[in-house]
Amino acid sequence: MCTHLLTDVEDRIVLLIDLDYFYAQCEEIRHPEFRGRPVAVCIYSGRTENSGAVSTANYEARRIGIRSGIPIIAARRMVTQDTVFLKADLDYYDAVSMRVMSLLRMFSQKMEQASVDEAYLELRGKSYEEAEEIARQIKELIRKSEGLTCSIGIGKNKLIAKMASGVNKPDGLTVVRPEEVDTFLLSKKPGDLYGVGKVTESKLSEMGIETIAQLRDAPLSRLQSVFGSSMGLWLYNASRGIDDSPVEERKREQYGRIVTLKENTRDRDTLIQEASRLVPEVISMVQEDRQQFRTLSFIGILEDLSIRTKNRTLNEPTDNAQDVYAVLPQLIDSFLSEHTALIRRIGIKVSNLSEKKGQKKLLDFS
DNA sequence: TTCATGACCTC
DNA sequence: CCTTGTGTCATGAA
Repeated sequence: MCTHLLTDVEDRIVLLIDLDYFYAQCEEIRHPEFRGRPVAVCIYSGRTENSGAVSTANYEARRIGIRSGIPIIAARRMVTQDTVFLKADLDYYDAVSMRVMSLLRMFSQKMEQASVDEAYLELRGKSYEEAEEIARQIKELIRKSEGLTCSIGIGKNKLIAKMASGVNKPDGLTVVRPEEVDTFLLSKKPGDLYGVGKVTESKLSEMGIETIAQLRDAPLSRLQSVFGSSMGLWLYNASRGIDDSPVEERKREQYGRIVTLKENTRDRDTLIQEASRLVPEVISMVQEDRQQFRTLSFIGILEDLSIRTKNRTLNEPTDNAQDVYAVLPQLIDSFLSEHTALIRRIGIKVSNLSEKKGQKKLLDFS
């Protein structure tokens, strides 16, 4: 049963606004001299000179094979003379993002920021023509105020809006009206469904499902027995263009930070020292948001890149670093006793959040 | 409820 | 050969 059908699904229109090649576009704005040249924004791990990955590439860079996620060293082999490699400046991109998001809020009270460069807007009581006009205004406003281009998808739900936004990139605007959903989806492959990744796609392929039409032919019961009840139902619905998930601002449920170690190790003192450096960064984010947490996790990424975790849930919520420093060595010790491989990256994460009562509030009759 | 793992996301 | 970083959701076991 659907739990959130308080709304008339028929009359909503969803827009997905996606800022194009966001990090790289931000860099083009403060460095206009880079426009027209391949730009790769990178996250350096600090292991060796060129270790790390490309975070975002502009279209010129993509044209020569430099894409998100590839190792910097691999990208270096593809360069043309005018290619630019930049270190990601996340604070700067965050600041730009926040300004854009506040612009978007002017167009609807119902908004969901999906990531640093994406947001859903829900419109009600509007035609698709009117929605398209609003999308044009949004594009113009973002271009005028920040100099950024974006791609917008419009559809009857988040799934369709998101997939529509990908059709005309960059600087695109794509409307998929309800009567066009079937044609639109049938022109796609299962792997194009937002939420179907490599693993699911190849599992489907093994089942002989290579098209959306074939996915529709699969009985719900079969999908659920293979993919689990939730994912199975989701696939069943998504292949039909059905997605009831609401557009709503969601609260953060965890705060974490991960780093790559200078070299693979399982030396206890090194791990404690490196993990401890992350504590203040995570704690300050938590405190800024006036949150408390009960669960602390130590994350280790082993040399084979597999991810392992150790958690501890406290009896009482806390927001202070001392409690973390007290538990961290225990988590690390049990981690080391359970895993024998060398560790490549480590992180910490806090979750099980609750709001900390603000002292400013003198009266609370809730 | 807690813990551990895995899939997915996208820059 | 090389593979950053952050967060959400789901599942299965204890």
